[in-house]
Amino acid sequence: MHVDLDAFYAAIEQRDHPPWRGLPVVVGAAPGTRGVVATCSYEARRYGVRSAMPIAEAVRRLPPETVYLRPRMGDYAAVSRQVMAALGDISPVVEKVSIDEAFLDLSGLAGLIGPPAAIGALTKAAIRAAVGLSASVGIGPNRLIAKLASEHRKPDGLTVVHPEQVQTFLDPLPFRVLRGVGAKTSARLDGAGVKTVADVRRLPLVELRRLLGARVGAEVHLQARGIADDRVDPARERKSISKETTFPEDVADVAVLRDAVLWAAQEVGFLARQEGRAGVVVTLKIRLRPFETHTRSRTLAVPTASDGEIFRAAWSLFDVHRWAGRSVRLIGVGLSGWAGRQGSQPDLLDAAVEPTSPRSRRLDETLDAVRRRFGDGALQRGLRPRR
DNA sequence: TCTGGGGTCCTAGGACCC
DNA sequence: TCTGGGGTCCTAGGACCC
Repeated sequence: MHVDLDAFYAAIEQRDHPPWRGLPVVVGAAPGTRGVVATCSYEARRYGVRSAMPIAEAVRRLPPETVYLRPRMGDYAAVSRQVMAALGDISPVVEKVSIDEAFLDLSGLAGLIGPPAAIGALTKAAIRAAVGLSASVGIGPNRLIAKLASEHRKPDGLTVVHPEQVQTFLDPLPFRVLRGVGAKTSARLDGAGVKTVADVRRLPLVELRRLLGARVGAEVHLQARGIADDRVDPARERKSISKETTFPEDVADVAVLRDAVLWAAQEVGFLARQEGRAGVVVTLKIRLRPFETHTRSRTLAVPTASDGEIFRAAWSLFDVHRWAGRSVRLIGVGLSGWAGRQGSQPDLLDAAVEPTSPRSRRLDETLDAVRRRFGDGALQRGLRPRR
């Protein structure tokens, strides 16, 4: 089952501010700046406004009574936690995929609650009771079908697609709804005269792979037949932390860029420490005029969550020769490559001084990986890289 | 129209190792 | 003098998603 809160940010604002109900509400960048719409209410969508649309374009389309708001992420995250807690009462296996979306594994729940439609109705009622918001729910035999089912009727929808209905459900949909089919892939399929999922299904696999590449071609071929991953993993962890800013106006002053990198490094370090993570890969991202994006990354010998170390690594990646003096639109810093599985250096060292104690296979594999990467004596020496 | 910020996953070449 | 095969890591870029 896939659960998707309707116009999440805008719906929270309308819930909390009754005068805004019934009006177009846009949450995102301030009008007059270079930024985009994050979410807008259904009243605003009637004017063709969508997520990711430049705010200037939204202002052009929307009437004067429109309410423009900056996001209150802390509040939205709190509402998200309440929603996820309510979902946890429906199924023990919940995978949060974003602030306003989750997959639930319904295996074994029919006997406890009832048929899929009853589980879906109960879920919507539970969310409404917990936070006073509407959600669209889709139920299907795998993640793809559940997600497409939740998109099928919005807002406040509930769609159940049984296994034997999958192909009938899929065939008439525009191919663009398939996961991983974005602007580039769409353009190629358009060129081949493809319009619907049924059209995709009529193309031979070899042709799809020639058109889209081996990987994407194979993936689209399977999805068009309703074949997709059906696992729900509640333990998925984030793999990177990053912070970036787009300047109000392009910046060429290296001192200003350095300050921005320092700020981003501090934010990333703070979040990493808050989550108890330390990473070895530091990435500097830069976007130049006109919208030319580069990344540079560096792998450290020892995992870090230190603002200073993150900053020094990030700033050392600033390519003075290529970028100094050029107009910079955006700059940011990322941290990834967590140490081991649980990221716990003390565990590794404990294990190293007590080699005969029973250990999990997981930890053994981690230790082996550390030895392979850093050399046999690394655990004693303190993780200095091999030459 | 002129493009945010936070992410994930994939590809591909070169280094390096066995 | 010519020259392997496989595997993994590192790095940069790109497509895509919410």
